[in-house]
Amino acid sequence: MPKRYDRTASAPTLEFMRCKDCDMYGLCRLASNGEDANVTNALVKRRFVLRRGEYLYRSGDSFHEIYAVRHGSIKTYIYSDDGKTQITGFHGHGEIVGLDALDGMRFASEAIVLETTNICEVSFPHFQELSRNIPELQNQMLAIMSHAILRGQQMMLLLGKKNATERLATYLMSISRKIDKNKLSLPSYKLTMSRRDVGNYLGLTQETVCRILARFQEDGIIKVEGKYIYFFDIDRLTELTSQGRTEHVADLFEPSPRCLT
Amino acid sequence: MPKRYDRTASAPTLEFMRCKDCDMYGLCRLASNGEDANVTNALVKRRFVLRRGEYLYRSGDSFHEIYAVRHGSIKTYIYSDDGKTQITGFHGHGEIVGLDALDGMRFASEAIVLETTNICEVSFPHFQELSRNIPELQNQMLAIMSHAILRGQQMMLLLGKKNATERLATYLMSISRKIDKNKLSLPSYKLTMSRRDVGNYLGLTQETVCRILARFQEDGIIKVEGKYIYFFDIDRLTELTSQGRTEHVADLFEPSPRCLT
DNA sequence: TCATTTTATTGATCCAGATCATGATTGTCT
DNA sequence: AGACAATCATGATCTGGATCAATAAAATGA
Repeated sequence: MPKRYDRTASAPTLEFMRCKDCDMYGLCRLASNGEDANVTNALVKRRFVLRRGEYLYRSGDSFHEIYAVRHGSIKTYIYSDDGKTQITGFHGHGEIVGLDALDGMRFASEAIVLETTNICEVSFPHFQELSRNIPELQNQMLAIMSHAILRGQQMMLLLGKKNATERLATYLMSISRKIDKNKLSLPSYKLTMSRRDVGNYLGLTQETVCRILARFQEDGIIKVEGKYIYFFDIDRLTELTSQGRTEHVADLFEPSPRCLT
Repeated sequence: MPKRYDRTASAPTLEFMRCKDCDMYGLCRLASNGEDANVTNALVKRRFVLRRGEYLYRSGDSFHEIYAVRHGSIKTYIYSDDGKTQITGFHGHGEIVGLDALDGMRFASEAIVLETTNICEVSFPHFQELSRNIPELQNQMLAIMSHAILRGQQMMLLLGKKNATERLATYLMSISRKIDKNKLSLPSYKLTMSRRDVGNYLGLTQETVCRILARFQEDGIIKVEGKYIYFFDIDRLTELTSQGRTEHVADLFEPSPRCLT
């Protein structure tokens, strides 16, 4: 049974507090004006906890806050007219969600929590107020939004041009990069989402996801143990993200060399 | 033979000057502070013309300006590691391009002109300067970028969950909506891009695009005459954008009714 | 603990759309 | 105008991944 979250929930006991890894760190630091952004925080006025299955926001909710995942994971998705669902992202430690609501001031997507998750909340009016005195804050925000646009473009490439193997490899590599970034000691990762959700995100079925994960394991690239993935051969995985076989070309008005200037 | 554009090119003879239809109009009006944004323009300091096959920007170019298409059309695209191309958008009258460069201050995509095209140029430093005195300018920009993120999400849905018919229908409907918005008298449209490019954009081959356009014509929904499309039955086209057949569900933790709050 | 539901896995079959192939148009250049 | 190249159209065939099916393994809950 789905529940709205209770914003008065008790304070989280945090295992991870590495604000420096967070995509919002730039904003937090600017807002706190050099003071320690880890403890006193001028930008983030509130943090709260959600449990598996609870919504962070729903489609149509009016927009007041931007969120960052402090610890845990969530998924975001949209609906088509006929009720089909497209997962638009999985978001873990340090990732920002809610940026799609700034146009129209209503959430177009939904965000649901995949495990017990700590959220940092930034009031948008408060952000605007701070921006007046700290112009650089605005630039940071534009950069963050631009980055989200780039992510969308990369997903278009994945969904439009890559085959099933390349899609899975690309997704696993993005996970691997997060592990590196967050300096988790073990090259392993717990998939908090189902195979079906991975498939939905990548434009595949759950069966195809299973089969390809099994094949990667056979080939000694990863080890799959239920929800856990162990990364064995990152180099081979990298190769698989794009095979350089089929050239899905567009009309470029130029058969010949690229740059003349 | 590809050429860089010559920014000293002669001034355009404009057929369309309806700034009010432009996505940048909100910015222009705010910047000009109530004065007629159509003639004197505080935000757009320069306009120029490009011809078919010329680049507006290329991947890796350093970012200084944002652009709006005043008249004409361009396409934007990115490359994968192995040289595959994904067209990320076709942009006509009133549409803004270049927003993906704000993260990293370099263009990640390329923009190439499909026909003789007038471009409005906004210097980003100039925009920043104006924003200091006009905070609302920043909100407008955030809304514009948020809208671009939404577009990306819709494309993920199209590429991840829609079949070929639905993709074409969706694309034709987006064209139809532009015609309405720009109040072009005839329900017709000139496709300035090739079938191959349409296919590339929609994750299909040129053959599939041809066949489905032919089928739409047989069914009396449109008429295809070379580069021109005539819209006959918008209602039927709308139905075809999503058929409501296959439910590509994600795991939602809830088989039952939606909202409890 | 065991019963029930959800999720994962693996095999067999099918089909939408890719690929291959061949002309017909259309556009461009001299 | 005529020649050449690019683009469009349409038929024949092939195939990657979907669909269907049937357990197995986990998670959930009483």
